[in-house]
Order: sequence, then structure tokens, then C-alpha cells
Amino acid sequence: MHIGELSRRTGVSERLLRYYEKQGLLWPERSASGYRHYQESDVDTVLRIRRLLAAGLNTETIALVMPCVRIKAGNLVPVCPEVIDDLRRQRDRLTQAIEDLQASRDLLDAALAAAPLDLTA
Amino acid sequence: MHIGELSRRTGVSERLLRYYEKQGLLWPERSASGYRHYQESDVDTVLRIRRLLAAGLNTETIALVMPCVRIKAGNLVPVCPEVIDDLRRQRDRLTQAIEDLQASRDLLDAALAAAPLDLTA
DNA sequence: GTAAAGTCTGACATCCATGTCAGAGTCAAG
DNA sequence: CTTGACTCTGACATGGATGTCAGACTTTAC
Repeated sequence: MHIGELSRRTGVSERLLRYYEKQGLLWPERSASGYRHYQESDVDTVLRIRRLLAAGLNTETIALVMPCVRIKAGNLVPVCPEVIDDLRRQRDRLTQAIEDLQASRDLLDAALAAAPLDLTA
Repeated sequence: MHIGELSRRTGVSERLLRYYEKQGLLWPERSASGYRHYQESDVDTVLRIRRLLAAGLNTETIALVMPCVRIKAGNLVPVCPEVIDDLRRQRDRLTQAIEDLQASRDLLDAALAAAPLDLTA
């Protein structure tokens, strides 16, 4: 599909889709005339990118994990031995981020629990 | 304590402490001469702010939750019923982010598991 | 073959979280 | 008092994610 359709289907502007590509998060094929051509799976990829961004990761970090994610999804398995260390570090960073988010959520839960239950009573 | 000590104890620059105040995340008292005077509990507050920022929240959102958190910590309980919905939404967003990060981490784990174990052999 | 819609690149603009610096006032130790 | 460390405000700067616009080319529909 072309960029317009991907934009419509993901709700992400064409501008950003091109930006993500420049940051190494997407690698659409190009037609002879230069038009970007995306796979069906890119819809999912873009949504995943958006969630990771919303979770506080930057494009550089996301770029690190995307290729392996893709390869795993495509069942090509063993991949990029030279980035194994990067992956391990990334995994640890993800773990830290998860813990932080959980702590934050606990905080919110506590605040909600402290709120009056009879709001409109 | 003054801003310098708070900065040292939290590792957050004075510049940012003033910025957070301007964004409504901190409300230190002021001495007659205008010096900011922070509570012990502000050390914790600042660390919490940092975690929330790292988790992808912006200062505006954090400002929304901080009063409730503070009141909860201080046991003053009932607070801001009008932001309850915001808090719930925020919590759901965090849950979503957590799940996505976990999914990403699982993918990384799978990729790592598929990697050759005899890298240097 | 022409018009409309879609796409390309590249530039400029904005918002947010930060850094840095300057000039002026405050405080504490000698 | 004076000096040095600390603080205040305000301005300018930057990097990252994003918007918008312009000018040129491509594709599709008639």
C-alpha cells in the first residue's frame, strides 16, 4: 500500500511515517518512480512504534529493537549476532521501564483508592 | 532545605526544579528574601516526577496527578473528584504501555534465545 | 491528453524538556 | 564589612517529535 493508505489506517501522519523511515524504524520498498510501498504488516509495526513512543522510548531505542522484532515475526530466527549485547542492554532497559511504569500505575491506583466513592451522592 | 540541597539529593538540576515548579509540580515555600524552601518529602516527590517523565507522561499530566498523590501521602484523603476520570484514563494508558513493553521484551527474549550460544567459540 | 488526487523532497515552524549563562540579591564565615 | 558560596529571575540555545507548506513529479479517471 502507499503512504496515504497507511496513514489513514494507522492515524499517523504521512509526515511522521517518512520521519520514522528516516530514523530507521520502517523500510518500505520503493517503486520505480520513488513511491513508498508498504506491507500489510507495517500497519502493525506503526502502531507498535506509536505505543513505544508513548511509553517514553525514543526513535533511536526503538530502531534498535525493531529489526529483531521483525525478524522474529518473520521466523527468520537467529539474526544479527553482532547486536546481541545491544539487545541484552535493551531488554534490561525495557525491564526498567516496565518497573517504572508499574510503580507509576501503583501510584495512580493509590490515588484512585483514596478518592471518595460517593462522588455524586 | 534550599534548592541546592534538593538538587544534590535528587540529581535533578536546579534549573529543572524551578521549571517543575513553574509547571505546577512543586510548590516550595518562600523565605522573606525569596529563597525556595523545600520539605523532606519533596525529595521523594521529585524522584516520582522523574519516573513519570521517563515513563512518557508530560508535565501537564503529572501536574494533574501530583496533588492527589501528595494528599494521599499526607493522608488528607478526599481530593479533586473532578480529575478522577483523568486519572482512570491515565491508568489505562499506563497499563497499555506496560503490556506493550512486556510484549516487546518477550520478543527480545525470544530473539536472544534463538541466538547462537557459542558466539565466541 | 488533461485534470484531480496522490506522492516526493526539503525547508521552516512549534512545543516540550533541558542546558547554560548573565546580572543582581542573599547569606554565612572571617 | 568583605568575600565567597548560594539563590533569584530572565534570556538564549538545543534536541526530539511533530506540523505545515511549497514546488515538482506520478498516477488515475475521465
